[in-house]
Amino acid sequence: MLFAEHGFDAVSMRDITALAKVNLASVNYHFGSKRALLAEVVGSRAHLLVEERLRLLSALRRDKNGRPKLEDVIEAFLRPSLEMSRQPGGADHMRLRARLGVERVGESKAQFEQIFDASNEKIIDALAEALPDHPRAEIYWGFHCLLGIQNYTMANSGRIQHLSRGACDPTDVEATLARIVPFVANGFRALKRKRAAPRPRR
Amino acid sequence: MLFAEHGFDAVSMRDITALAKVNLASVNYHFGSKRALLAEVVGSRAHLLVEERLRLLSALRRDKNGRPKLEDVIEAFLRPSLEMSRQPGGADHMRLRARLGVERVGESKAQFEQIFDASNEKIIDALAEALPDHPRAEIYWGFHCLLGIQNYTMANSGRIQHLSRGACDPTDVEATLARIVPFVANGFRALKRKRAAPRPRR
DNA sequence: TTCTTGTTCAAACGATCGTTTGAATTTAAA
DNA sequence: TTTAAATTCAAACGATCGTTTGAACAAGAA
Repeated sequence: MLFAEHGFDAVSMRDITALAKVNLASVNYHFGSKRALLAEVVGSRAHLLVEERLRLLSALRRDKNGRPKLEDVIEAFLRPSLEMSRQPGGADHMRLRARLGVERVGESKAQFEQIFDASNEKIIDALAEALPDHPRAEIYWGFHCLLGIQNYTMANSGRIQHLSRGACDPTDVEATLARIVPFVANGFRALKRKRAAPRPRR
Repeated sequence: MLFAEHGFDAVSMRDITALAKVNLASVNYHFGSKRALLAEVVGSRAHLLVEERLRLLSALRRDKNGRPKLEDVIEAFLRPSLEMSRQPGGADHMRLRARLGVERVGESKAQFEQIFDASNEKIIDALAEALPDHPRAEIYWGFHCLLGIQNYTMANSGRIQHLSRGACDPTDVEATLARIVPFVANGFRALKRKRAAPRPRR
């Protein structure tokens, strides 16, 4: 998909219509504008992804104290994102989301990001349950790191493939999950109870 | 800086010249093209950043086995990136890099990424020294995670500020380093010796 | 001082852009 | 079957784009 490859602004309606063999005016008739086309393209898949996340979340196993396992929470968050690459057009959707992910939240993006707000909060809640000794603020930091890893993985820029000469391939869903999940889980554990942590402020 | 805010293609030369109060034709005269202007803007700072990284790397303390401390290596990588926000225009540069970071490696980007190739390899070498029991392939995975976190942090999209209602601020350099460095270090340790790790392939 | 080189500038070029227009065609409803 | 609504289409609109042009000005060299 062209938006994913080149970014919204670099791709013209004529590029799109030529590739899709549809008429320029028809696209405008049906979607109203280029911007609305993007919202449709992105929004429909995002809703599906959120549903799958919430499904995995509600199916989490709990220990006798009612706590989910940290690794399971992280996987519930990541797996729907990564597995999207297995659907038709899914890899492109992921890359488009990665582009949007590094943009500043603004009017054009607010609608899109809101799709994830509620489910993100639920993931953070589950993380907090799995890490009862961690203050909420630390959970947010860990989540920031998790978002960064997810976003970069979805972008699939080719960077780490290049650096590792192919030894490391983020498009391999299972291999990627097998690395990121423990990485992030252990990362979260490093954040625990840092009440005495120095916080110099400039 | 407009490129950072809106992306290369969404920003016109007229936007730039209006903001900078320079003449449109003069910019073309001096830089040759819009694309070359971008390369100049990005490249000069990137070289400075690489130099600082290499300086920190060569100054790493070593234990009696000659090994650097993992946390120190990670900080040597991250600090120059994050501290750039303290320089004039630095925050914009970071955000522009984050945009470029999620783009596919291609002609327009190859020149830029090569600036980091050699220093990235040196960081990975230092990581491998700090983690002598880890196979190189696992180090690359960890580095992928580190790149993702760096890129997202530089993007400063406002996402985690929004989710955490301000409790988590990636523009606070010291607070961010104090979280990311231990997070990543512990994440790397979770990857150790996974020779028996299942690697199902689709 | 004159000549050469470098720089700035307003205007223009040729191209592309998202969107609109109105006719023609297709589909749905009565 | 006729009418109404929906859809498609080629052409065009008004705007913007990166780049170029050539004159004017400034700076450097002889």
